[in-house]
Amino acid sequence: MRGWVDADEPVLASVISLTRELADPVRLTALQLLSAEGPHTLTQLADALGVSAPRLGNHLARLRTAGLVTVEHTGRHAVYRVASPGLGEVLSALAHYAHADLAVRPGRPSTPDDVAHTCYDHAAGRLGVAVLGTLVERGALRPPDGRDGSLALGGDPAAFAELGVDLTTVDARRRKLATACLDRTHRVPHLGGALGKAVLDALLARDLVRAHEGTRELTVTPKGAAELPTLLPAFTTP
Amino acid sequence: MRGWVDADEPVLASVISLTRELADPVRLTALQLLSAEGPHTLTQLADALGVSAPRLGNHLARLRTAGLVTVEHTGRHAVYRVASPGLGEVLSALAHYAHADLAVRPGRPSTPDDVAHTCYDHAAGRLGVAVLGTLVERGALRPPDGRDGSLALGGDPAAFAELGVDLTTVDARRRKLATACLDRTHRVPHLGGALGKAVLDALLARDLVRAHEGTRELTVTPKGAAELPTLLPAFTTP
DNA sequence: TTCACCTTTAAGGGAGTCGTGAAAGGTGGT
DNA sequence: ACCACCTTTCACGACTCCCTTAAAGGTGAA
Repeated sequence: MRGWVDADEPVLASVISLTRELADPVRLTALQLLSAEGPHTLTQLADALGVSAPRLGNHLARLRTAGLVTVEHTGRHAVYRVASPGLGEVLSALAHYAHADLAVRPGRPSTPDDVAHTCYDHAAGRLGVAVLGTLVERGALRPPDGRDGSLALGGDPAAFAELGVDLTTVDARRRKLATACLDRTHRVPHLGGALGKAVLDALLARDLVRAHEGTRELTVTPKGAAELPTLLPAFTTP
Repeated sequence: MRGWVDADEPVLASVISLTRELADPVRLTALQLLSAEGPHTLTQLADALGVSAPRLGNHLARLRTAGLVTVEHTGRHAVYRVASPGLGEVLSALAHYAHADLAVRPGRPSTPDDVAHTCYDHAAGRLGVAVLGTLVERGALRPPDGRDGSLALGGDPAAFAELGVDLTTVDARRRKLATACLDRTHRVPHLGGALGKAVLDALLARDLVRAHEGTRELTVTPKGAAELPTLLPAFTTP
């Protein structure tokens, strides 16, 4: 009987290969962006990540041979996509563990605006992540799968009504209805697009959170502290 | 605004640290065993993995400084444990992705006895993994958390009855009632102990699977192929 | 105390990885 | 045809990681 540590075990070798690909800041962040926000061109990714094109290109070549991303050449652009939608679950499991670990370990405590802040006109931070998580959990939105930056509506829109959002009044003509937006601090997608704005407006109108002039920070009101945990089960305030 | 690739981002740094610790066969398998089957002594682990003690010790030292395992010295033994139960979800997410990836990629097809075989007196392979997965999903068993090798019963025993197991007749005096047993091929725990035997006996009695002399292989009968997918939603036959 | 055992640490060499810089295909527009 | 641009590859130096070997703490039993 072979031992447990055997490079010929297919599943073990596959997991090791996967973790080695994920164990680099550039590759990991590239995959997080592709998985959450959909396809990107090489230069789009390089600009977003803030790294040089050759540096990213080397990493993308690795990811391509590892089978984690696919590339499609159109003209002089190379469009990269995650090869499998299932990668999102791995990435969120890693981010979730890391986040819980940071809260426990005496490392760095979460920054103040970690709780909630605005990202353009929608909510980011733990609040924004909890919004998307709850809507997906409740079946109101389909989870991001890396095929597209826009999120599709799910079968059960009840969760929107509970958040105070009337879907019929959301104007989706001038911008996408719902987009996944990778949260910079949590490394997990939050809700953007017209729906993201509508949800934040509803939370502000019900005085659950409050915005402040000149800053992107959002503070949770006492009313919000009482109601948000039941409204957004994923929004736990440790 | 800092770029996305920034080693000062706490969550990014934490994920990278985690993936680097997981990106080694010895460390990964050690964590899988500790997470699924509970605490182990260093030599227990070294024997199970088939590696030398110093080799494992160096890796455990890394895992300790990374905060992934804890050690408790009792006498001349060092008992290692996973530091956080949440690690199991990361490990199963990785194994799940790797398994699905192997099925798609033209790598190696799953070995025949990958479907189902016996591990001592209980079922292993995809069948055994699906049994534990379904029982945990249904609330009949609590998921393994690395604190102990034995599994605790959950609140809803209905799933046992559906599998044809009468809990009152399971003899848990001579051995542990339920244990998590890391599946060698799938790298995910399956159900062992007296309950594992009882479930396999029930499946055999109902002629859903069939055992064969002289081999550990289990074959799914036509009746099993019809009923098992509804009985065990996780047991998909690709 | 002495011995056997378990555990941990450390040094050294070999292998692998990463970033930079330069340069080479290709494509579309002028 | 020429140029600007996007993409990809490659080589080199610096760095990290990993296994082996050896040896050093500590503990419990005789």
